[in-house]
Amino acid sequence: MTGTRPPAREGERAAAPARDRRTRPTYDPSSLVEVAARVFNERGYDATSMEDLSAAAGITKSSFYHHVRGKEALLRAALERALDGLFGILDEPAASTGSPLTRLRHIVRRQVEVLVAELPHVTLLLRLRGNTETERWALARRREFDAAIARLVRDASAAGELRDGLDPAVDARLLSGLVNSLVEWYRPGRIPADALVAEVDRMAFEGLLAPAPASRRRPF
Amino acid sequence: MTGTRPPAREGERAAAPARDRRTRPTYDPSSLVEVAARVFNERGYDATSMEDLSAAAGITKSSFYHHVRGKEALLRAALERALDGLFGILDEPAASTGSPLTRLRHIVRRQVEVLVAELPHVTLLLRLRGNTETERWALARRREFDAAIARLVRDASAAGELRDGLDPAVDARLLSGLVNSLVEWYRPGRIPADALVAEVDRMAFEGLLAPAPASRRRPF
DNA sequence: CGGACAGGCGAACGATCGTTCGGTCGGGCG
DNA sequence: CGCCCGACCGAACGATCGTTCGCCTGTCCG
Repeated sequence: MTGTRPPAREGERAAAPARDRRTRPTYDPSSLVEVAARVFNERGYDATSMEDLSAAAGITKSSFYHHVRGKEALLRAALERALDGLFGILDEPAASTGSPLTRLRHIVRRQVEVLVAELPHVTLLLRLRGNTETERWALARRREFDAAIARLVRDASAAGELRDGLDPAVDARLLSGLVNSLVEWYRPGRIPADALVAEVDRMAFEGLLAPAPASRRRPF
Repeated sequence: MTGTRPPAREGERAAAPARDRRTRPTYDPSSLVEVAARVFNERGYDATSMEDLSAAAGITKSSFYHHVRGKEALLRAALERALDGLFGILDEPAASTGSPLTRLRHIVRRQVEVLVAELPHVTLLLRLRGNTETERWALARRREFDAAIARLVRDASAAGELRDGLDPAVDARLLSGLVNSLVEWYRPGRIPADALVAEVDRMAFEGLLAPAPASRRRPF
């Protein structure tokens, strides 16, 4: 990284737990994973140095290694959290009961909720390039999840529950792409999660268009 | 990059123009930008070394510098190509004539076509993190483009051409996200571009659902 | 009171990064 | 023919990377 760093938002270092002499900060591993995931997303994994991470945690680089195995271990922990959240959806009863469309719609809505709840970790998962063994492992698991959704789209299409499409496989990709694109702009607090779920569901299954293109909604 | 490199697809180096002593390879700048964009997308910009790039071009690292100013200059050239393609859409006559919905729909369809035509360059644009001045410049231009689309969605919504939605701004984000997600999976040759355009348009504006939720499409 | 120990630090390690430099080679032109 | 110049290369530069090491300090427990 020869490039100039971004403005380095104010108080980034102070974001760590209050460094009071009295109370041991006692960095628990999961909170460091959270910090790491946030910085990874800001700069990108490869462009993030251990110096960046330790500074965000409020300690020096060498101190940071007392709590953490290494850079890749942090990445793996964050990715596991994201994948556990996503695969947890498939284990819910509503994911395997009812018509394919009912199940698909439930999974999509829950996927949005998990994305919002685990935003930094899922964001990390969706930006992997597969440069290390850890990344390739996570990408493989993610492909499994996408395949489950693609299977459901195919079944719903075969059951006539979806609009006649050119290719259910393409529809599945578009559906996953639509949901996953949330991580590029959604930030917690701006929009309630349930409103976001409703909006995504509506766009995916009903589209943006007003119902009656020629005549008005309530004719006469 | 401590991580092990991905399998390094066969014949990556041989992808360069035939290194015949007789005919000077005469690397023109634009073809090197193309090669660089491809490798940047495979490994990620920060994880890509100049060694990677020069090897993909079929020459050594030091030779590579005879044709190229540096790593960031390659990035900028690729991003300019992507941005020129996208902003070119807004200059087309059909982008500013007709109802907001008509214009929006034309732009979306053209955006898919540009994405397909300039896939590596647009992919690069959509993955920027803003670590260097060049990246921040490109991100700012990209935000301009997205804002133009958001404006059109708002106008179409105000004109009653879109389904009553909760928030046109959210719809605009979802629409852009749906279109941009193409770069994550689409590869040329698998699906004709016009079929892809039709599928994206249909999903965005009409949704996945079969027209009549309760009764069948052709009753009786 | 003292020893153990976890938390934190500065300095340094080998590796790799982007970039530069000096030099070789060979075909085209005067 | 002889010169020139663009293409190309090996070697090395300083910087930064992830990681390790030795040491200091304060706290808690016996």
